[in-house]
Amino acid sequence: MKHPVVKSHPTLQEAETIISEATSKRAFTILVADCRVDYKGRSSSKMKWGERVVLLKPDGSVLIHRKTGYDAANWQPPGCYITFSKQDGELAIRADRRNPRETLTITCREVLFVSAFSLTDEASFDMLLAEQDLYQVLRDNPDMIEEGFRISSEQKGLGSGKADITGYDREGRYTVVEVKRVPADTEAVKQLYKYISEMRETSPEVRGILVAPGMRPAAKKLAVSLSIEYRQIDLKKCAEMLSEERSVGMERLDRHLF
Amino acid sequence: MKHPVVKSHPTLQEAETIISEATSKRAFTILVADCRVDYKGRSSSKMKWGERVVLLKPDGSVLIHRKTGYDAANWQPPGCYITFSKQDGELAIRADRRNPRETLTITCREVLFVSAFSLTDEASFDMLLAEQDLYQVLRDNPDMIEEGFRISSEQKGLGSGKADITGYDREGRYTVVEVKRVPADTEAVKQLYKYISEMRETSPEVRGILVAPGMRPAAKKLAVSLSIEYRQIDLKKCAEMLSEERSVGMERLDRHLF
DNA sequence: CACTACATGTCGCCC
DNA sequence: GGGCGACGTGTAGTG
Repeated sequence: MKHPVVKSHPTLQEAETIISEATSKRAFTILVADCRVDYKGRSSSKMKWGERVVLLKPDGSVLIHRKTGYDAANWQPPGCYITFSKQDGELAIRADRRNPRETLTITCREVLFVSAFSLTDEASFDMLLAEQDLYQVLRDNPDMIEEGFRISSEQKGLGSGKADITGYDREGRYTVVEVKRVPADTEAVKQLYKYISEMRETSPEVRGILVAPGMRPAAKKLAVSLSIEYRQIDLKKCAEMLSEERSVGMERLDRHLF
Repeated sequence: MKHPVVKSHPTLQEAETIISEATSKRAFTILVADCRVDYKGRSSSKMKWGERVVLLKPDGSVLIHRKTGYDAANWQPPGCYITFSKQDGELAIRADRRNPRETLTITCREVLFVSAFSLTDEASFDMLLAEQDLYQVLRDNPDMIEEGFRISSEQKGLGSGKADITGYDREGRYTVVEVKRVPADTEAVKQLYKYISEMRETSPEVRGILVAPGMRPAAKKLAVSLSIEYRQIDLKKCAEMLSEERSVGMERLDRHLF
């Protein structure tokens, strides 16, 4: 945390100085303020006076959090343009975005607390078990799709959208595989059906297999009626295989490098 | 802002005391800390050491924000159970959720700043131009759907899902109306098509009208091929009509009350 | 609990 | 920039 500034109960003038300097220096600013908020854009919203926590990030994103709730009450995504104005004993912070053109205005009548600083954080964010990771597991273990399965492509673009995996079963029949990391719902079934029905125009014997950790009852029924097959996968096992593969890969890399 | 506590560079012991007290008193806590984060649940993620901003809300939601980005790097939604532990010079904050069972662990090796307080904020959040609002405008001005249109139902449950609006056109033909507050995409067309195709089994002459501020090119094409009609609405005009209606309503209410 | 649809969804990818 | 799908999507309403 470099160049920290921390001030409780600043005057509006002090607050403006701190925030505008912090913003121009691309610092991270936390504000606790009695404010009202107006948003106009794709939708529009208003909040009367109340105490909220405002985050102004170096990338130009703005978040206004109330005392409860997972999501910000109002916000502006990264890249927006921030300006300040002061009048009638009120400090207004305005965040503008174009495309879509939207405006967020935070009007403060009292700043309870303000802090600004640079965060040191270069760590990577390592996510496991994204849909991408499942592809990798299946690529290295195509038998998990079906005994004797051969993968021929991944993310193959079709008429519209793309099939997760395509390949051939033991008997050489062309097969489209749709992978889900959450229990499959009817949407997943329909999505896969769209691909195989487009494909059946050229080759009628196409199979469709849904690979997922589970299946919602409604999806199961629909799948049966559309002749779409289902293969359950064990996410925990996938995670183990992945971390094994990756650590082996790392070891290899280590041996190579050192 | 009641009972504010603000402390820069607390020891881990001090930080734990402040945070655990704040949590038990259902205060809002802001933490800036050098921490690592582990998440395990539907997916799993890891972040190595770095400085982040952590929000612990009175309702049990947790947000970990990095220096950039609109969304939190890791989080836990409201209602989770928060516990603390300290060992080896590290303070661990753990947020557990059931259904799905998920765990978020924030391990701090240095707390750069901690603040806890109660926020006073009872203001309502007034949003205009939600889809609900458009229903109201159309209900009061059915001609905006089509000259001579009569609405018979809103949110009518069909086989699966529900139609936004159903009614009869000037010629008395049954019509399903799908309302969108954003430019309609292919999903919207398909959604409406699902309703009218279910309906056509009983009455074949059903019309489908998509009411939206615009239409994506792909959606337009699909709509034409499925004989789904489109009526553009002017959001700005809707907003004006709404605020007029509502302020008139308020005036009536005022006259009634005072 | 499952299904459905909304959201200022946001984000990333590819064309 | 549009189209499309993933997201730890979250959230609310309904049966």
